[in-house]
Amino acid sequence: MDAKTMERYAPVLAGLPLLAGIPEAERAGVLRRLGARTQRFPKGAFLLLAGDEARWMGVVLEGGAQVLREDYLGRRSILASLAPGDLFAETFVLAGAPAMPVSVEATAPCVALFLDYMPVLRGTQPADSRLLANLLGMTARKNMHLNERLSLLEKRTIRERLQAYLSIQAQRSGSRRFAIPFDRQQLADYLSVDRSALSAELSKMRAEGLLETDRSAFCLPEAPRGGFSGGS
Amino acid sequence: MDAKTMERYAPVLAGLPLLAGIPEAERAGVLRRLGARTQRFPKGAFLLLAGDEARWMGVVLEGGAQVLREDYLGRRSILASLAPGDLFAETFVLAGAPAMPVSVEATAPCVALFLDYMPVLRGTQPADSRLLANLLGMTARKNMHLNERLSLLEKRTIRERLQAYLSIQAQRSGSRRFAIPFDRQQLADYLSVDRSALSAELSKMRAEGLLETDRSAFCLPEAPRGGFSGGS
DNA sequence: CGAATGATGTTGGAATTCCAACAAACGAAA
DNA sequence: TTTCGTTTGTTGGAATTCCAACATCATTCG
Repeated sequence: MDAKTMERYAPVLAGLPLLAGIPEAERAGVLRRLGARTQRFPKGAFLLLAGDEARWMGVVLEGGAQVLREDYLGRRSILASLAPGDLFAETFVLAGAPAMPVSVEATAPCVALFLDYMPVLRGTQPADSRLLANLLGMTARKNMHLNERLSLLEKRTIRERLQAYLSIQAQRSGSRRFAIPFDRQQLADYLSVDRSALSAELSKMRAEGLLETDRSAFCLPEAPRGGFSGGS
Repeated sequence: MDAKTMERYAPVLAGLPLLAGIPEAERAGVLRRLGARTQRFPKGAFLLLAGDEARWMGVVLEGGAQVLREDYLGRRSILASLAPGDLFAETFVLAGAPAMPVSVEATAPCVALFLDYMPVLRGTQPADSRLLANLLGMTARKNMHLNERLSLLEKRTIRERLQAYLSIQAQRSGSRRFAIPFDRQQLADYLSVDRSALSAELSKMRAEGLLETDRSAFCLPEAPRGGFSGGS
């Protein structure tokens, strides 16, 4: 990655969690060590193809792309959308997958930065352990989020998913009153249910005194039934 | 962790993915550097309490435990069961969580090993980058699994979940014929659906020629409809 | 202010799932 | 072989969700 390119994408690079804690002066050297190379793709081109060797992880520098998986008959499903600054394919590289199980396609003319994980793994440079720690933190946080959503989608009814979700948000905010970062449609997507059914369920729960809502603001009752704490 | 304890739990320690690639001779030193301490818990005791500082990760050496989360009213739900050799709480430590969001309770008299992540983070020793790489690989693999299951639970119908699951298994095995590692009840739990409804759906799909089954052996048709590949 | 737009709530019927109970097939042990 | 226990399949009704269409409310912008 040459100096001109680095300068051009300095804002994106500066914001990369991957490089957090690495002094700006060292970044060029670090990137060089990672075999960093940029590549430009026209819309519709593949930054990565399922079946490719799982060695290079990527960063979108410009434009946009989406991660997609094709089933064994070739039907596509989109797993994620990528914007500048987003890291992709890192999970498979870090997991030591034999091959990429997904493809990444440019949804707009786009520039991607590819990084080789191998040199970091050997860990001979001081910056390496910082990189490893950054990757580890990012992966672990993603892990927490995935786990959290999974615990919601395991529930079978809209009400259970809602109660679990709201309970977590209440705990996180430390109060019975809190705001969620979603509108109704986004919340429905997050809980993987129908929006109108979600609204209806919210109304029912409101009628039962299980919660109060005002747009994205929620309030849970101190105790939904007049019971004792710690009851069965 | 003293020599006697290390000897006693040698079989468990030898199998720890966390310590993979670290010569046996160095392990004692590594564990010492991690501030390793063992602790014995009677059944019902808490190895870890929600709200605790997220600093120590744990390994079950003996007995058993379960990870549980309490909602804001104190209702419990079990997130995982732990057997000897299992690592716990590492995600929250690695993610830098401000506090543990879960508790861990002994389901039987149990011995746990606690490790401090801080010294590894500083990464001043050669073994540290190996530990980081091991943790990274483990976390990334868990990530892949979580992602995979999440992609199934996002589907709204039993049939869609089944098709997505079977498609992945077919791809993984590289053949239209393959065996799954679950019986029907386990598969239903994995897909988070009712077992009998799952069986019924399998029957329907069998009748439609979408698959053949024999216990855990499955066979998908080369093309479910006589269409062309790459059709819309 | 009024219109347009978008978010949220409501409704009814179709489709799907759950649940419980039972039947059939299979495998292991007597 | 017979018996027992487990796994898998089947069924019907209750409960839930989906889906599409529409009503209501808030916000923005002309």
